[in-house]
Amino acid sequence: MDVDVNELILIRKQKMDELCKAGYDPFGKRFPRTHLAQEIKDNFHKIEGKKVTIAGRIVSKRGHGKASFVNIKDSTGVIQVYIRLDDVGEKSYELFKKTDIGDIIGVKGTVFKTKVGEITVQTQNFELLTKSLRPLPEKWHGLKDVELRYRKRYLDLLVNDDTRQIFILRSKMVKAIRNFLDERGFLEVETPTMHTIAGGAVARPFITHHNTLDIDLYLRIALELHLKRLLVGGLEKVYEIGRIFRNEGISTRHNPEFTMLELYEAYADYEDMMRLTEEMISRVAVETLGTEKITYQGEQIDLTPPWPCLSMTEAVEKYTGICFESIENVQQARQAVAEYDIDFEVHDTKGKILNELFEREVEPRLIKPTVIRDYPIEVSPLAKRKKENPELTYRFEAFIAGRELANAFSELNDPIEQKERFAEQLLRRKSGDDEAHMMDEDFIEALEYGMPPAGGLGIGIDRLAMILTDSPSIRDVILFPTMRTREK
RNA sequence: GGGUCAUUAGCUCAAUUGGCAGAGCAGGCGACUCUUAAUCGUCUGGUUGGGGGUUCGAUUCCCUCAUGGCCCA
Repeated sequence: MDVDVNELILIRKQKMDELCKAGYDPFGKRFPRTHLAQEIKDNFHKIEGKKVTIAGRIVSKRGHGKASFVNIKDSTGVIQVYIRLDDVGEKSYELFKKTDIGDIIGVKGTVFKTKVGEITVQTQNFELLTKSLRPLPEKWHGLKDVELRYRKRYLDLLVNDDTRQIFILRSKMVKAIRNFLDERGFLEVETPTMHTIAGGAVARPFITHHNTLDIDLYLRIALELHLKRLLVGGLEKVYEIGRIFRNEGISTRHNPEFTMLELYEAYADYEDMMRLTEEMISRVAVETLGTEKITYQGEQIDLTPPWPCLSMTEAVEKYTGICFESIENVQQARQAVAEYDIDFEVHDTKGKILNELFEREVEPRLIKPTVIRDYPIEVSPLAKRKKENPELTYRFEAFIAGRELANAFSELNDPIEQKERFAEQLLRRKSGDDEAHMMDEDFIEALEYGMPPAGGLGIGIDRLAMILTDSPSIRDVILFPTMRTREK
């Protein structure tokens, strides 16, 4: 490893060895604090002249011979520490001079304000709590290299405050969602991440193997089918916020593992889910950002409900002029979309073509929060068929900033029809559509016991985090995004 | 998977037409008891992502591989 011969690391290791020889522990112990950096700043008038105990990482040093200033950083921010030889004695001051930027120290001292007005802790005594053996990224420019920021997120968090803010906000956002659902009587549950059948969505799964059982298992691609089994079991309002795995490409919008919220409410339908979605998103925005009016990548977006709602055919007609309601079969559909460069496959149907055209021509233009309802049945194998039009389902998706954020439907609870739908999907699979749904007999059996009519909703947590933090890439809201391994 | 741009010191970045690889920060040593991107002096730090080619000479031109960003599928 080339880093081991790095001069800067060698010097720090030497310093560590000297500390050990002098009887200090370079990787210290418990250090109870009385204050955090921000508390001292916020309450200065109350604690001026009083003693405090703080700890944090040295982020900058300004030595003046027999006195020094350092800035130390804890979870709340940075505070200045002043240390003088006269105050701490020669031995302690020598130890202090051996500290480096990056070391973690604990300080006991008195709060005061310097001549120029900086709130500062004047040290009575201090302890080295952890020796840092590697140099930190530069204090002024921070860590900019995108690859390093993703691979060594700890450095990114340490040095770039906006990164820290993004993940704090993400955590608040998830908490706000939980509060919102808990208040409404939803029960949070956990279901398996390893499935014997990868269902509930169209996606390629990851496959793994259980040695003792000697069976292949799939990492889940959705939460749906287990949560619906819980509806059968009488848990009438359930949700899960959990990790999903899809064996697909990586892009600014896709990470192989990501987080989904799915919730199910017995005796509700997709229109209830619309209201719930709007309310939840706007409420979460208010709780995390303090406003429903946000900016995403330069676009002003107002999340205040209600959101405009169009059926998919209306939306397609609005943006392309093509009226799918007057189209009767696949041939006509193909003709109608001829001018758009859509790749047809043998198994494509009218509904699939409608959906393709929508995704291509309409979706990117849905910047303001918009609800699109009544999805074709072919692309909605788990949604209830519309009474008024058997080609469509009681399903909607919500779009913000040109991207799908939520997906919901009145759940199909007829076991006989569900089995037929799976069978159709299997046919599609055989004719080459590897995105078609698998047959899940166990799920059908559960439905046969009776699942109450219900509304279900799924929301991509990462996408929501992107929108609320104005992040252009999903990797900006995932602490450790999937990266190729690197030799060296 | 395709296109495209990038990769230079621990970090952030320079380097003319192909002509001795530089700066700031960080670091070492020295000075300095209210500084805050502290200051002053001095010094160190490089397989220019890896490999190959063209050339008297390559950070620079060509090929290839690796990793990453962005766009597309």
